[in-house]
Amino acid sequence: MSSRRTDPLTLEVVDLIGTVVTRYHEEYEQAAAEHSLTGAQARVLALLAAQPTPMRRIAQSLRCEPSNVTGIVDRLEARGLVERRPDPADRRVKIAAATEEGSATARRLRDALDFAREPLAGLSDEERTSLRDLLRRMLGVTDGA
Amino acid sequence: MSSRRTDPLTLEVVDLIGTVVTRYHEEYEQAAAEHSLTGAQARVLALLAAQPTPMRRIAQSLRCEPSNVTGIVDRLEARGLVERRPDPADRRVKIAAATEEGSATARRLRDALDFAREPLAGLSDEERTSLRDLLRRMLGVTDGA
DNA sequence: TATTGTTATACTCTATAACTATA
DNA sequence: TATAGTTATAGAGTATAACAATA
Repeated sequence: MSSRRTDPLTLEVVDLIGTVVTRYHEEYEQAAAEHSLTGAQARVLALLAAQPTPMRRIAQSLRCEPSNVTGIVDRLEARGLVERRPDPADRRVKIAAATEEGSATARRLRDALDFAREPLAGLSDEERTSLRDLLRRMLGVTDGA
Repeated sequence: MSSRRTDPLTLEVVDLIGTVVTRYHEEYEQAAAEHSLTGAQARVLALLAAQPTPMRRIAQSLRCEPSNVTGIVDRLEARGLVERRPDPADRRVKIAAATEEGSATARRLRDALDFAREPLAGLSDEERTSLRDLLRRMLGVTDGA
């Protein structure tokens, strides 16, 4: 209920953040599409390239129902980018992992995204530090380490 | 190819922006769901509450094919949140507009979002000004006016 | 009994192509 | 002929519920 919510400065910052969000998403989807991947497929592939993951945990990471992951991994597996492995410790569990080709695709995807995020290069080190600190505070990040 | 792309500071800022994007989207979808709206429906409703809009221009705003807008507006219309009006100047055109109930829903939705974006309130005026200027530069906004 | 992954089902969003009514 | 909106179709993501295998 703070009156601050409607002051022009806050509104402009909110608007700018909205622009960042929109642009980020468009560039992500576009980069994925260039590899014939949907956004969801690209997210799962990136996750698996970082670390083989049980189906259940993929769903948690995506914040969706486990039943959806079956189809997404099916489609990645059909293209040879991902494979399902048994978990020796629990035979109910299937661990999805990126193949070598999948890892390579994930790497190219990440490079494309880094390039897409390049606008940061227009800021000096000091400005990037300021931006980092402001975003941290905005997000309530305590700097952990 | 700038070496800057991979320096730790830039990587952290990119990561923080990713967190902002994720959180923003989750909160938007959640706020929409609380009004039994999908994200796409909420975006269209917000657009129409601001201004009645021809179907074609809705598609441009959403960056999707015009054929998709038909269904989204159909569903909003079925719930009495939106109506189609003829354009007196061109009988091919249909102008979608929020009903009174639709406008009220859009207002509640926006209030919920403003609340969700409240983390900005933790920053002082000066900090918000810094954030605004940094985001503007990052986005290449020239401040127009 | 509880959990993991899957299947079956239904809904929404998405793009493409073909259609209609206007212009 | 070109344009606005729609319809038809198909693919993908999503949630829910029910199921088999395993714990």
